[in-house]
Amino acid sequence: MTRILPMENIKELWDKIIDGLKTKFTSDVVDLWLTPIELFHKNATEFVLQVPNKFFRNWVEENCLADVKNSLAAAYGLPSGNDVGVEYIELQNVTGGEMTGSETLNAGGAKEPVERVEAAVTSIFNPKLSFSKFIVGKQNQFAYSGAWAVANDPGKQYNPLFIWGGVGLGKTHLLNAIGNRVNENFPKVKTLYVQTKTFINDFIDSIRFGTPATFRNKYSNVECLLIDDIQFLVGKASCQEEFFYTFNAIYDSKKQIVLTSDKPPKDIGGLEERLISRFVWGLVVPIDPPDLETRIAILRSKADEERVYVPEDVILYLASEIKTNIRVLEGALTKVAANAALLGTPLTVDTAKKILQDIITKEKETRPVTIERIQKAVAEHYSLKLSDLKSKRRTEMLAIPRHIAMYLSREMTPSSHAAIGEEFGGKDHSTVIHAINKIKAKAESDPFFSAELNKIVKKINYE
DNA sequence: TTCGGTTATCCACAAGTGG
DNA sequence: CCACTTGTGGATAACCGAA
Repeated sequence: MTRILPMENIKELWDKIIDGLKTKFTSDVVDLWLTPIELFHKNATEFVLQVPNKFFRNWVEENCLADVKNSLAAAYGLPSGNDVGVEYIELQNVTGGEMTGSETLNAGGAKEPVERVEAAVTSIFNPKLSFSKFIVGKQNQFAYSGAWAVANDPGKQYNPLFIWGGVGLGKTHLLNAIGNRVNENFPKVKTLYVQTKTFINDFIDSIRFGTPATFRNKYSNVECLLIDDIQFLVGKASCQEEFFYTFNAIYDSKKQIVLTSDKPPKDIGGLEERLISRFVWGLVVPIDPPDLETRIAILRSKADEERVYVPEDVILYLASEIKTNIRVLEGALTKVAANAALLGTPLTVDTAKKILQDIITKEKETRPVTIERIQKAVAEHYSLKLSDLKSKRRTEMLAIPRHIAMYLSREMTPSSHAAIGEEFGGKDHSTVIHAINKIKAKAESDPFFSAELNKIVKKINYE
């Protein structure tokens, strides 16, 4: 019986195989076709290659399958490459039909199907947010793979899994996909999905009603905790303390934790060092905004799902106009399609243009102003670096813009003084108050300064 | 460079707020 | 009631201009 290699080793093995192939192909080719692929172990003589789509599979089969098999045979002491079996998982079905990935992978050697006893599941997940509905591109490939691995082997490989990226890029989708998958694979595992805000409220309630036991029972006994938007813990010391406790309880009992945030761990200011260091124990994966091809794929999939026909040029137009937020992208498609159906007019780029205008302006209006955006605008206005605003230096050149940014953060966002101070390199809340008073007084007495402030506000709102 | 005034910052503490 | 928020006064050291 050959032992299945642990994850790290099989990864290393794949890296080695890739290295070996660098003598045969240029490094560009290797980067393009081979690095996105992951190798899994099925059993003693069979392996699974997880490829982004069928093109990768074809390429491997045509160009280097024999080499891969030989290397695997050598690594596992088999007589020849012919003794090695290789299967594929295609993460994305590029022909546009239904996805196959999630059905085929039971390959990581995960588990036998468990009979469905009454599942002690605490969260119900949105069935629409499954892995098969998640469009994989190279910007979210790592996040997808990480989530996939976790969902099939919770608590083992990547713990905690930390997914970060901007708004509307699919973090919540992945959390739900993990939840769905875990519920499906391991019905007995207690999974819990919570927003960080819910966690905070629960904690405060538990203090108010004097029921810490109930609180800890809810959280510490979870076997797969999926917690969304962890950045909301910033500036809430006792909540962090409690989360630290919860985290350790779950982690120590080898249960899975998955976190999401809008920033990578090290950039979340105002979070205790010990929390951050724990977040990076496992796997930290980014989700970047999708590129054009991926956006097109997303729109096609959405059109399929909604069973509407959308002409290629309209899809291309939408995909090239809306770049950063997948939710908005899908919303635009739905709206355009619904509008055309309602009016009985054909779906054209022109009608799409008209409707999109609406969405874009609305998006701008409703887009919340963040401290970060204010900082960026102020920094740009005074030709400073973002780090200058957060530094400890106090020269007038830095201090005044810093005060302005603090003042505007107070005016334009609902943040508390403490939270603002945190965003400026961990300043004290009274420092923020001081800054606000300073700027207020100056703005009242100096109309030129006041005009300058208005200019900056415009800049913030415009961008 | 040094020196004294200014002030950005942190800290301790108190009072207010909300669920 | 407790955590969070806001506000106040004081200490300190970084800054700044003048000598």
